Amino acid sequence: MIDINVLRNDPDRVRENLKKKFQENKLPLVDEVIELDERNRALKTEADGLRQKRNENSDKIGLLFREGKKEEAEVLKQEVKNINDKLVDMEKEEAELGAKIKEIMYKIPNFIDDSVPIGKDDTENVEVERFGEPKVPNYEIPYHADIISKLNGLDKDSSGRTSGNGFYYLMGDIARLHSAMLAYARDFMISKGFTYCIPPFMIRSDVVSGVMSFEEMNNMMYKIEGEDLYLIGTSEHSMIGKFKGQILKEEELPLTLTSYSPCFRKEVGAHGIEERGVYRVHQFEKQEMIVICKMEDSMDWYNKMWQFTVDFFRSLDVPVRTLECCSGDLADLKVKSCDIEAWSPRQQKYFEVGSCSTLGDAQARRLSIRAKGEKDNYFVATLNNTVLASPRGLIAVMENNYNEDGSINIPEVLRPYMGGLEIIK
RNA sequence: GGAGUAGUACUCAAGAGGCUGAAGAGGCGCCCCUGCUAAGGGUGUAGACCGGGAAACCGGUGCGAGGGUUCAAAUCCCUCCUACUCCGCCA
Repeated sequence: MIDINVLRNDPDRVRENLKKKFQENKLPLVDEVIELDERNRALKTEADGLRQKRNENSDKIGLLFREGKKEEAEVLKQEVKNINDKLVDMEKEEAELGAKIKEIMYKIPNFIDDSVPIGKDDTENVEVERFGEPKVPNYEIPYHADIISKLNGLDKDSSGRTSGNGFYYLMGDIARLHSAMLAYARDFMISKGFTYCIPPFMIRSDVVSGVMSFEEMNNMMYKIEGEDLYLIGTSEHSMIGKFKGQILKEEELPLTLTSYSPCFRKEVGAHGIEERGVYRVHQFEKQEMIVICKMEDSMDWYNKMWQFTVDFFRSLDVPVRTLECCSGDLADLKVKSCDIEAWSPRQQKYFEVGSCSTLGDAQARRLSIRAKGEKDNYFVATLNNTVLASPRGLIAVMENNYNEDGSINIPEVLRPYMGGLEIIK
């Protein structure tokens, strides 16, 4: 959500941004919301005048009663009643206008950073940089589910019976490796100065609608029957929701948090659930990082954050690259975003394992997250990034550490979390 | 899950239909004092959001959230949320 003052003073900037994002269909919304806003303000001025009159008269009535001038008071009472009758319709219209304006403001995308490459959709995302040499061994690497199954690490028959498609039982050393990676990811971020946090895994609907769009909510979130609760799709939801409606102390900024949670996603929509394997599933686990800082510091933090994830995967010997999200593929709330992709020696291409975004102050505006400034309170910047999402990260580690005989070398940094085990076979 | 109590500004807290946008205190600013222990005294100031205004300032909303009663609600009524105490149940 952008500042409505920009629409009032510089609507061309909004139009230009819409064009950059290939959302010409939303151009009429600009004039529409400007007009609604003008009407709303005029109406507010008029209604405020009436409310002032009502307040004044009510005060007078009180005084008159104390003086025992009942008849005069009755006259005024009638007058206030008339004002209230008028206000009923006006207040109804005020509420309607306010709701309409809000609805449109939610649809108008955040301003993208000047550095964001212009492009229509994900086919025009831009590779920024590669880290590590993408190696292809001279032997074939099997599909990840086959690797895990051979090592007795996966039981999808059972999960199919208990929970249906899109779930899994991870077993034995593979399950342990998965947990080891998450524990290592946690400690990795703690060593970078982030505060570890285990958040609620369910959140209320008002928090959900604060952190995502209505469509996202329908396509992603599982609702608990008979309760106003949703399973989180990522801990970002509870971590940003944590600060909803809060005024933070300036000296506390930046807030740097790393959170663990299981993540639940319906995955309704374009891709759906993969039949085999554990790449796209209804349930996974994730170590996340979020930063809340001043707007002027947000780009620095953005650049630090994706670098953390790159360093994390490099410490596991996984080659990665950063892929910058082009203007048309960038979600409406985001200022700038890149995916961290891991190398798949099997597919001989990179695949997404994480995503780093700065939302500027858009999310903070939506959720009313402010900091107490010298003069005025101001909206803060919010950023989020994946440290590790697994089993997806597990796939990357397995493929890149796969031996011809079907065994997997455990990266050195994970061995302390595996009881010293060096190889899974 | 049952029963009771409570929720007021950054924090603590008074208020129990009109004179309360809210006393008082902490805090914060300034000044003074200082051989009694991270102390004392004086004085000033603020407070969230929206609209108008160059500004001073003016107006509206706002006392956990949402409704209702009333000319008028922090104050009365209803629903919900949260915290605490007791009971029950249970990792």
